Amino acid sequence: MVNGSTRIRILDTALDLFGTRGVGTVSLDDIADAVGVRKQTILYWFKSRSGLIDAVLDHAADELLVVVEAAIRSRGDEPLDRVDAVVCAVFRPVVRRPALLGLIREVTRLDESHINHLRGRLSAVVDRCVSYLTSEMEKGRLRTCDPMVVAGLLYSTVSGTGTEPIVLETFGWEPNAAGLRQVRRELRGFVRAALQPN
Amino acid sequence: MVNGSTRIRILDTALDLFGTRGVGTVSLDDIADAVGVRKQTILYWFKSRSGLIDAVLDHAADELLVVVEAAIRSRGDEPLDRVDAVVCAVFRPVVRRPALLGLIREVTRLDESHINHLRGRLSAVVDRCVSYLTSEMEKGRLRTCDPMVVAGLLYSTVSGTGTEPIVLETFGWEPNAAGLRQVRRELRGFVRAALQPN
DNA sequence: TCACGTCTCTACCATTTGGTAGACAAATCT
DNA sequence: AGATTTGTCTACCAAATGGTAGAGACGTGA
Repeated sequence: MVNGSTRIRILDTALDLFGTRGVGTVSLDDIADAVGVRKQTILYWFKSRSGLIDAVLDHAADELLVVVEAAIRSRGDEPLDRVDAVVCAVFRPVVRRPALLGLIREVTRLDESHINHLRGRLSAVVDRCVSYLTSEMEKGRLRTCDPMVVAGLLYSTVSGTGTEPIVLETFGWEPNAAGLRQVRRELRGFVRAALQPN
Repeated sequence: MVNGSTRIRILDTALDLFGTRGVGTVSLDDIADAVGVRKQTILYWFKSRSGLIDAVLDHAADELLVVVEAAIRSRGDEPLDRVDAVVCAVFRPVVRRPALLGLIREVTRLDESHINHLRGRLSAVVDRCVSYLTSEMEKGRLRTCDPMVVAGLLYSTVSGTGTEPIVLETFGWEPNAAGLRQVRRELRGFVRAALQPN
């Protein structure tokens, strides 16, 4: 009845593969092989490939929302600290689960229906972030700028850092634990400097 | 003999399709249809799909290098202005040829050989950017930080802005000419604030 | 025990994929 | 003119793809 085990293993595996190799280039057979099951088992648990994609997007959104929500609620009144906490929160999956942001980034390649599906799941958090930035800018505690666009820029910066290690390697970055910490440190400094009130 | 016309039409079309829809999800037939030619004609001009990909990466690198080189040479001694010029230069393809940065971003999804191919083409410009940042930081005319990582961050930010319009729409951005100008203005302000010496 | 729902499997199928072989026309060279 | 090279085509092919049909193993409740 509620044997979530197989279903969840499929979701997890699909998330990893979709996120690292791109949704379009991963076949049901690839996923099935990685899970250790037959393709038809996947089609038993999910109506179709498209249905699987939506379910994986949900799965990813869940994982991301938990992390971000926790960071948003984090202690401290100083907005730069708070933004910093969210940046760190979003950066954490970069280390633990690189596929997560990679998958979110894939949304550009998907068709309208999947895009809207994901958008619906993320819009609440996005709205909270934007309105928080707005209010802090009005109080003069963050550099005044267009909060919507800057929220998008923040996302792009963090996401790009996490999802394009290869590009960063081209820039001379060493892809190890120390390098990751270095990247995170610079990322935080970069964001902090960009939002500091003038 | 040197009938570049068909070859170049294939390259251009493939660049657009690869960049917007992702390399893995575009078939030779898709490209052939868009060019108005048969798949076998593509395989006449390019040894294989893989060969086509490399050629398209070269094509993209060429296009990007021209733009960036021009901006790097741009007038003015003030480093913030110079970085600003490069940011604007890289942002221009976002409007004129959205597929260009989209393709560069695809590199994460490709296999080692293609990655190295592209890296080889871009490393010269990257080196120049990094060493320029380094020298200006040493002179105290830019905020002191790790130049390699920050160069990567700059790239991620600009690239993300250009290649993830859908994400920015989620953040409430309007995808029209005025919206684009607004994004570019905020982007420049963001980068400027992040690099200002303290 | 028997019926039923759950879960994974084997066996197919139509379509699409990257790629080969070679025909054919036009241009170019000798 | 005859031979050769260049460029595009039609005709295939083997492999992989998403998906359907249905068999069989397993447990659970009546």
